[in-house]
Amino acid sequence: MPELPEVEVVRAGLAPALVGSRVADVEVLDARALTRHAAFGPDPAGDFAARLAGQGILSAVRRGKFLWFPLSSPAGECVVGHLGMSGQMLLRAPGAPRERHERIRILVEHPSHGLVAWVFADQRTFGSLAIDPLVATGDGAPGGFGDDRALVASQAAHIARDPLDPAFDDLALRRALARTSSAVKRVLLDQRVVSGVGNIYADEALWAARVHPETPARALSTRAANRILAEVRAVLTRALAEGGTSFDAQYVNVNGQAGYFARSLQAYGRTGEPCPRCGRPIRRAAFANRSSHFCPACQRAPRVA
DNA sequence: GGAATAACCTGGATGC
DNA sequence: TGCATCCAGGTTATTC
Repeated sequence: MPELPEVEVVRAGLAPALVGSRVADVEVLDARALTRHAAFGPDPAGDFAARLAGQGILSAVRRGKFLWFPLSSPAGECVVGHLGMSGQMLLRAPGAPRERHERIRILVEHPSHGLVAWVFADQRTFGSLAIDPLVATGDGAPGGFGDDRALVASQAAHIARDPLDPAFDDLALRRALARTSSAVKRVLLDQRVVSGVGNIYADEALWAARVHPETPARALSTRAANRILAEVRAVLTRALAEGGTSFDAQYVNVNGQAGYFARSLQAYGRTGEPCPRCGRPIRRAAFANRSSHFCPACQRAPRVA
């Protein structure tokens, strides 16, 4: 499932082909891939294509799991996208066969690479694209990774910066942890507090920090909170270096290739296998409509009050 | 207002 | 073999 490392791999892969290019054609094959654009009237597909036609693409930017591509229009708009659970952004040759779950195909012309097909494919249709206005960031820092301007897609403006962003506010995270009795994992998954972290890397960071996912956030010491943040950064950095985590065909880079970090996971998806640290079996537990994976020995459950 | 939960969705795995 | 059910989980709307 695409989290920060996977989305960054996609952004970095798209940038050379898209930045500096101009949109030559837009095909919307499934309007469900435009749910984020649905506010633009009764024909979101037609509106999306019309607004995008002829636009230049200025940069490829990411904050957390959101991607956006500022356009040359004087209106200050961008194409904003979220991959959801199974979205893919692929680069293909013009006229290449349709991908199995292809939803949108945007043909761009790049001054060096010529015509390139930018394909949005998505099995579960939780992902979406939209034309979106750019708005000023609240702190004056660059809106995301890939663009120095203090602008952010409006649909991504409500989420916090991600932990790899130089402008990430460590103190704000510690304060957020200190003011809620919610489980620490729930806070890590709250994109308004810290963006880019999903179920996989939350489990991995908490395992590395030896903190049980159900620990009430406000019960954490400052030292433990700092350790969790350090481990979040470490696991995201390692995963990024290995091209992200691929369990199946749901996550691939822009060329359709899988990442390697699944081999480096210590807890996530390893139910029943020995903990790499102590040898006790990794346990899986239901958590907020999904699962947590942890070592019951290394990560002690919080005491019930 | 904060916190928890349901809904959205497809396809692979599993059980009968 | 075929059908039903479960599961994966990011975001957002709804409910408490």
